[in-house]
Amino acid sequence: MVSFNRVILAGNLTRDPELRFTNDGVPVCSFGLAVNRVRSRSEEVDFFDISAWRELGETIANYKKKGDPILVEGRLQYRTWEAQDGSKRSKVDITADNVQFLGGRGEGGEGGGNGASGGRSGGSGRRGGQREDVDINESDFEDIPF
Amino acid sequence: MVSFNRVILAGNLTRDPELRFTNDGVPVCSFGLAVNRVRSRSEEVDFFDISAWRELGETIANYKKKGDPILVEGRLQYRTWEAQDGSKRSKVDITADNVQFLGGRGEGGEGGGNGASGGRSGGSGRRGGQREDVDINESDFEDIPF
Amino acid sequence: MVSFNRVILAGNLTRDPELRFTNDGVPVCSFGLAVNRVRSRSEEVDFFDISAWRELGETIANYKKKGDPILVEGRLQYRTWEAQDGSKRSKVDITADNVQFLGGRGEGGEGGGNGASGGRSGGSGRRGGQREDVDINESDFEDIPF
Amino acid sequence: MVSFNRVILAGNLTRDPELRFTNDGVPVCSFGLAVNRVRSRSEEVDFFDISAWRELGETIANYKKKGDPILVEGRLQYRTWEAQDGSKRSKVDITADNVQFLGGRGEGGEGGGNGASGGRSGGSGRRGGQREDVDINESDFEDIPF
DNA sequence: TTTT
DNA sequence: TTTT
Repeated sequence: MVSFNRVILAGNLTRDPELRFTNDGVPVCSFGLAVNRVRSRSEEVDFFDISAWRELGETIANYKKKGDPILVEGRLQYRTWEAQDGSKRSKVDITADNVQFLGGRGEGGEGGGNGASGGRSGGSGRRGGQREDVDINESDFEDIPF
Repeated sequence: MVSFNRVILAGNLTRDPELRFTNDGVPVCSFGLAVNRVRSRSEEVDFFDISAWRELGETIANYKKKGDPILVEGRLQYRTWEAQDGSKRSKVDITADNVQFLGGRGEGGEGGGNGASGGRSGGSGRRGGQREDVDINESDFEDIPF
Repeated sequence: MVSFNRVILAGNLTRDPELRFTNDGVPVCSFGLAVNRVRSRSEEVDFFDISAWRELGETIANYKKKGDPILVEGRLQYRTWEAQDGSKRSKVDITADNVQFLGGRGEGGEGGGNGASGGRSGGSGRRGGQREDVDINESDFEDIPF
Repeated sequence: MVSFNRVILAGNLTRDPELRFTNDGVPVCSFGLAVNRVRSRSEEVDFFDISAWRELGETIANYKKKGDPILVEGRLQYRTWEAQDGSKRSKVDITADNVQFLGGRGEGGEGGGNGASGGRSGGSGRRGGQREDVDINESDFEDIPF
């Protein structure tokens, strides 16, 4: 039973990261990543959905915003759900294990480092993102489950 | 404009690889990969769609079959299409750059090595897979675009 | 300050894994890995030194032996020391974060899975390797520092 | 015979890249990479030697200099040679397959992209590096072979 | 739609 | 010092 699953992506956030919480209070940060294809003709950008949990997620939500460059190491996740019309749907997204802030636009990578740093769940001092301090409940997920 | 996209997966083929040809005669091999999650409770398998082009695709089609273990190195691909009902759909799959045959079930990895070897497009001597020797045309892709 | 360090190797153990303990009793497993070059003329094998700590190291020492195929995910480590003659020396080796047992030679990958499983430090039931149950002290490292 | 060898590193050049040529005129670019350890106490930087061939090597030599941040994808290479005193020596370094320029210090990643772009072997218009336009011969390698 |  |  062989098993290995590793992804490494670098690109730019397509939207401000969104921080939500499970019913148990565990933070989950979601964001989109645009990765430009190199040496490609046809379509030229790939878009992915990324989730980061706990401190790593909080750090991203606290320091990153739409457009920022980021390096993501994680694993591919296959998810299934039932659509509104009862049909089965599935998608592949990425769960981040580790993240590197790439200092774009003259920021020089400050605040960078990786998810181990930061992770304060208090809301002060942050520069971007979009945070919801109230817990979310299951019904929030009904239509757009991920 | 940072840009990096690398995936490495090991798992088992969920179906015999299927070899098709573009109108220009370029071989494309498609197969499914099941990757079991390690240290996981909830759902325990991730399923992915993989494409391999040219010699690499032919080698896989010639030597691999449903259930075989394989190591795939490639890149994530985001694809969009319009569903039957006119709605927009998208998916993420993998384009393989490189493959390692992992000798499972006592086969000892024979025929293994990597995609550079092999690639005969003649159909003799193969052990698995499911090959279509006629070219496919665009209409074949209408309903199941990838 | 960008920083990323990830290595993924698959090959065969060049010797039985050796399990030692730091003075604090932390297990460290060392082994050599031979990775055959694909598509290469000149020299055809690369040899690396790998270390695995704690449960991961114990699992390897308990289940793997010379010749066994293995997949190693880890990071490159640069180390320096002073040689017998006082000259400065350095080397690059790998610290494993994660390991997959690749079932070679008809073993079918049993006992496989990854380092999270296993890790019993008791010596019963093991099949290979070479274990030292006494703690090692600093002087053991004088000549062969890693 | 399983075989896989992949490394991904991000760090900063420790010296200006050096471009040399084999007797056959093939360009080889050598540079050092410093990768800071994250979450580490003891020693805090790893140092590696990287080689990049042909256009990729020329692009690096043409656009990068000491201190610049870079992402390197490649494979580990084990090399052996005989030291001055007749003793056997070996080292592990990296051969780059692909490189991403990480726009540090406000440069914003211009000139970036990857090795496919660029690669002019003419010496005009470059910004850094240190180029030798004369071929090197074997004797140059006698003492410091890599 | 799903592999060991 | 070296594995299949």
